[in-house]
Amino acid sequence: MLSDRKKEILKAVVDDYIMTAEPVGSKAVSRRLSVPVSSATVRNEMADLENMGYLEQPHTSAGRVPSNKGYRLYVDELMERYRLNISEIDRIEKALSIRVNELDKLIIEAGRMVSELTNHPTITVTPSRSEEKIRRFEVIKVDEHTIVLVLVTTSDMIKNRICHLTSPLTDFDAAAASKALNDNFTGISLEGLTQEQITAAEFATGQTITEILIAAIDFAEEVISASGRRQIYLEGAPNILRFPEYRDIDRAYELMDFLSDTNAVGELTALSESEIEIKITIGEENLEPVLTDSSIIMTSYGSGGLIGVLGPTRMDYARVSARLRRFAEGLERYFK
Amino acid sequence: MLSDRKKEILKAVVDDYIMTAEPVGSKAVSRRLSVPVSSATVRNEMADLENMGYLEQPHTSAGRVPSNKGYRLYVDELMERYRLNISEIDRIEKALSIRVNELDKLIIEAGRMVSELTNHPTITVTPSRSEEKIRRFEVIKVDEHTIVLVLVTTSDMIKNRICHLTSPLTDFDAAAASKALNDNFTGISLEGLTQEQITAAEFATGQTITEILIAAIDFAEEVISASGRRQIYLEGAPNILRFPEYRDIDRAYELMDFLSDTNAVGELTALSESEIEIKITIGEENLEPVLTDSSIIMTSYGSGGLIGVLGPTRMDYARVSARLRRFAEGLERYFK
DNA sequence: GATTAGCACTCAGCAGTTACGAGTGCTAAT
DNA sequence: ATTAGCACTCGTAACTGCTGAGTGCTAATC
Repeated sequence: MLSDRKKEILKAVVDDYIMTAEPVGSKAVSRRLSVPVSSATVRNEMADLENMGYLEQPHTSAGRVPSNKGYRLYVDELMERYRLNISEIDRIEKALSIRVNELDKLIIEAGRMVSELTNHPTITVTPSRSEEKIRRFEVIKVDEHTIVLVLVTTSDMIKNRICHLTSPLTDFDAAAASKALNDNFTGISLEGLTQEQITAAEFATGQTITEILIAAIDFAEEVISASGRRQIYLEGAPNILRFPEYRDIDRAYELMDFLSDTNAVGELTALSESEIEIKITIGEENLEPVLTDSSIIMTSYGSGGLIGVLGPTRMDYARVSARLRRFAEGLERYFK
Repeated sequence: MLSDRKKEILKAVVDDYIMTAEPVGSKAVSRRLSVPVSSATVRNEMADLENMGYLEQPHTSAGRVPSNKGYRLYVDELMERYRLNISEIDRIEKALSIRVNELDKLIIEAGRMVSELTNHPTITVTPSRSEEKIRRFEVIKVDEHTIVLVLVTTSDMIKNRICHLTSPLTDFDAAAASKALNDNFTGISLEGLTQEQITAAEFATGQTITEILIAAIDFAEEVISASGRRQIYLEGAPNILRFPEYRDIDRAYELMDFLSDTNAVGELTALSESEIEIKITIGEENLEPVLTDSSIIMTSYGSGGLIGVLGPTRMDYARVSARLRRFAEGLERYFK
């Protein structure tokens, strides 16, 4: 267990380092402490903290830098909760006031806002829709050879597809197909819509309108797989170039390249359990090798949606997480 | 008018510089020429070319670098048409074999492919749909208080919106609303759908189902404005970090930041007339200040869609434009 | 008149040197 | 336990000189 003074010193080092990105010396720390203490004392304490693994020294004649273990303690215990000021709250509220209809567009927009709000690259993940059910499955006849399939789910997601038919279609057929689809699929969860059920439904109709049904089933399958696949978006990627830790182009490239591969990012976020308030992963806690000197602050919205920002381990955890939390709370309003 | 030898020298300089990114000296050029000539002669010629504005010297004791005027001439007259080899063609064909249903997703995917094919950031712009007409406008009753509006256009674009009604709805009402919508809007071009027509249509029905119609009109308006607004996507942005000209982080940041602002990029592409084969803008030809040392190679697909890549003025015009052209030709197949 | 060998000149880049200073660990005094 | 003092470390920045690629010019050659 760390003494209070050690904690205060650690906090001072992290706070300072977050601001300056320069190794922090004993003198600078001693100036910051609540009880006045000489730099020599601080030096001893800092040497201790280094032995305990909370601090690191880039080289002998430099100040100290927090280790990931140090950041972890800072985040868990030391960090002051950042209080948003009025202009920040204002900005967030303004950002939230925009209305977007499509879910995906909304999430993209949200990501953009967060990246602007925090000046960090932002990753957003749409909620997984696996527990949804089919509410309505309709055939619209556009002309003799063209139909539109419309699928509505219990949470108001709508998907559609246009199909060109080889044989001409009567209004009656269209209505019959609609009825068949609704009869067979309504109330079925997207996840539960197995291959067996699909083929069963297909044969159950025993009609000449099977062409429509086949198309409909194909369409339903696609919707299912798409709804299982959560969409992942990245916004504000250029922000990483503003951090001195990514002055090294090769590292910056590596990271950006990784981030723009949404599949890879997806695996990353897969593990984040939903319904978290704020989850911070620091350095190697992100198992992904390219992220070992980055941190991620992530929170959830809606049910199972994720929104998070990425930065160097030296990021301003308090401020960024405060802004992110506030934004996510506001976003929550959209989802009820 | 430039002598043939001057042209050959200019071409050699550009070719060499494109490969190496290093200023090209007279010796290197003389080695490349078809008729053997001493470096001294080349030196004289290069001094001429510099006076004429085709070449530039970063500093006295360095080789020469093409000016934008030099690139222009190179692109217009000197550049050899790059012949794609089999593996490249193969790669492009493979990329093109993927099927995507939604137009926007397709274009995003196309952008991703081109950025992978060329190793350049790629900008894609969806075709403008202003000349489209409404083909079908349907109301689907989901439950007593919920409808889905579905709008189908002549080029098979489908848009929908879910609406929650305050008053309960009968099947009969839904059918009547559908009819009213189809009667009034079918065949009307999206662009031509003016406010006047909209309100006229609204009153023409004189029904209690106005709630639906109001929602439908609002929806139609949104579709109109959205279809006028062409979507712009950026893929492969990290690629710019691979060019030595963007080793300077600040420049790289500036450029990336500009590129991720799709509105700004939109203004840029607005001027590109459609139905071009390949259009190359070099350096200051891009009026946008941040792009003064970048070039863009752009081509069109579909009707009015654009796809282009961005790079330093020192980009490999021949190879990149060959790949882009080939890809765009393949993409064309999707649009008929 | 065009070409070229030869030569003096320029200058970015690199390596080596030095000086500086921020920061350390240790010791001995308080 | 704290701290003043001090020798030590080492990255950084500034200066130096050197090297070599590349130039422009001149005078000889074709």
